[in-house]
Amino acid sequence: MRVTIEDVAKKAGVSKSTVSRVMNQNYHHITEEKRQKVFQAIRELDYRPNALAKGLKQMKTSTIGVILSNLQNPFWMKVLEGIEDLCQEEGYSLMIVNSRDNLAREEENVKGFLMRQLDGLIINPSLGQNPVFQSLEAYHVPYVFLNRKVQDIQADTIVVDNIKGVSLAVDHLVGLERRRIAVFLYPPEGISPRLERIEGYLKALRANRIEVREDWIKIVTNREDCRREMQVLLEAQERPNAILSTNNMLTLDILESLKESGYRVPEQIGVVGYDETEWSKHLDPPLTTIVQPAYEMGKAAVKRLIERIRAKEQKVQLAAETMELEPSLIVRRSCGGLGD
Amino acid sequence: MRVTIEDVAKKAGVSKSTVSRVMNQNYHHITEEKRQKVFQAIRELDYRPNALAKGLKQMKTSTIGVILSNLQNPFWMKVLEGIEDLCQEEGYSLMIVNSRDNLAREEENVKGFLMRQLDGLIINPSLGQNPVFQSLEAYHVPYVFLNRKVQDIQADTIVVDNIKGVSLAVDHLVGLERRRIAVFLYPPEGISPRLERIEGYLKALRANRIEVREDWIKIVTNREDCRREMQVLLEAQERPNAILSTNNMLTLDILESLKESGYRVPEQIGVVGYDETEWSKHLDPPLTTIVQPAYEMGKAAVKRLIERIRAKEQKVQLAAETMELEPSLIVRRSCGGLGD
DNA sequence: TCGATTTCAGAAATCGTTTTCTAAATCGTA
DNA sequence: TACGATTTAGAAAACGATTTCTGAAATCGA
Repeated sequence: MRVTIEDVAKKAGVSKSTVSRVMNQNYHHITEEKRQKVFQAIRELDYRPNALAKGLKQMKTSTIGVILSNLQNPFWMKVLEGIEDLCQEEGYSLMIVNSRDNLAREEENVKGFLMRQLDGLIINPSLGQNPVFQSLEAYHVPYVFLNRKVQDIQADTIVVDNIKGVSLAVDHLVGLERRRIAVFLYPPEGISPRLERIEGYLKALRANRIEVREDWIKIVTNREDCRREMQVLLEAQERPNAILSTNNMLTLDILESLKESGYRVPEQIGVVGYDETEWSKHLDPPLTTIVQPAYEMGKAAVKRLIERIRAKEQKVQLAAETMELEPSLIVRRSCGGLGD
Repeated sequence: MRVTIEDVAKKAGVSKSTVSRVMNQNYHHITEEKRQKVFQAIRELDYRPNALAKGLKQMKTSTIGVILSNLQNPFWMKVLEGIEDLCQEEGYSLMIVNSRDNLAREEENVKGFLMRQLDGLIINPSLGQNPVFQSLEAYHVPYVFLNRKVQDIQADTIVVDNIKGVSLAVDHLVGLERRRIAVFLYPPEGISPRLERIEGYLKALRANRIEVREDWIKIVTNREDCRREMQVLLEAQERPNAILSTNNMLTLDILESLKESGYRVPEQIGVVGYDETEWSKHLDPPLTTIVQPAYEMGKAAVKRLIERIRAKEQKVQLAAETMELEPSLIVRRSCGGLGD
């Protein structure tokens, strides 16, 4: 039934040690004859070493854990692809879990990974902090934060320049003579990209000498909310001529709300989205959007994590680093102005 | 640094056995006094048992492996959510991997899971067969196939009734006097849902006494292909007045191709999609679509897998079963006819 | 009070690997 | 021929938990 190294050893007429050495290409002092016998036995029995036993002995599982805060969002699927590709290349397996922006679940996930002796963790934190992250330090397990910064913890963090992202969008709108820009966002709640995007909005307005209107900063939590706020916005005497969305899911709600109110995009109001998705170009009208290098983020996280794993193996200290990637803008028709 | 059961035992002044018994709430014959001491030590040392050691000894990892063929597709994210929810409830952890419709990767994934001694596997097979699936039987590891049927292997399989799905769509179109229905699909390549959807199309046409036109069955592999085939279709003398898509990604390409050709949906041509997504309702026009119970599929797979794991533990035989879930139709505006 | 039973808890074996230790066999050289 | 050095490969000790075995102490019944 379950084949162990002992079965192979018996079949090949050698000791367990010899089989192990052959398995791990530790051919140091092993005669060709025995080696062949072992190979033969392995093949005949379809032997696969038990990863638990191996990991237990070697104190190394060759597995990286990934905690994502929202698997539903296609943005993360692209990040994941980057993570997968580099891990595969480097011989690491992946264990992926979904915290769904829930602190308790996130804590469970971290603890589960610690117990499993994973070699390293990539975490997209659900909030700006979580007490369980302290354990990571205590356990000396290498880890990298992704996309969101965590307060009070000195750790490697891969992020995208959100200030820059938003300012690309604002500058684009201003260039099209759309200076009356409202912004929609989810409640910041200490989540760094949200905070930075609103900060970027304020900065970019200032840079363009546009006066900030508090009532054009709309914090919404769900579709209903979005719809309501949109009505308030559109029924005022002074209306914006552009809306900046700060999240790809939110963008869909914004477009729907506008459609319901009978507003035409981009003729009456322009819209800029955040994140490029499969469907961005299929929306009506095709969406101008700020794109974050998702795939590269995934790769960068793995790259840094592996550096850290190596450093730990070789007992060298590594200073915590924040790596900032560059966003860009894809111009389509949702802000008008372009001939396209 | 790394805290083991021995450290806890020492600190509490008891034996490893006692600590283990307390950890596993095996209070059978343990005095309150020692129990408290152990608890105290565990708390002070922030002890977490090593899952590898535990798994090795117990021959059980409390982990289920999931092999998905395409993580990019949002359909699978919903399936995954169902899987996650039930696993969480039942105390299983998840290990998720992405085979990307690649046989070699799929084989690697299966082998990796076997080595890790996972308690059970949920597999969305990339093709109709893969030799590595034989190993599953040999290793006596419980597993369930999801969404796609596998030939030559008697195994539990969770699917959706594709014949029914397509016929819902065809009947809907016929009800709106759209009897000239073309269908687009990816190359079947022995993948059961694709085969069944085309079969369902033929059946539904027959049931409605519509003659099948071979040149209205379009097999495409990518966006370019789709565009090309669409042109051929629209430049013919006899044109369809409805298009049935058999995949959610394909639907986007179809809509784009139609838009490019200047065709208006639904006035000139109706479109039915497959799978409900975040964006279906935001497309232009909002999409009428066949919806598969994704979340329920995930739950059903876990439910059956756990039955099988239990059966193995209790050494009872279980006959392979195919469970078929029911699709339904969401009617929006992409086929016209509705007042909405 | 004595032997039998029950209650408690530690010692030791086990899971399947890797790795260190040890020893036999072979070889080269004096 | 003898002896140390080098190959070669098995025996045994980890890794960190669980679980079986074992034995001492406490309790019970007569």
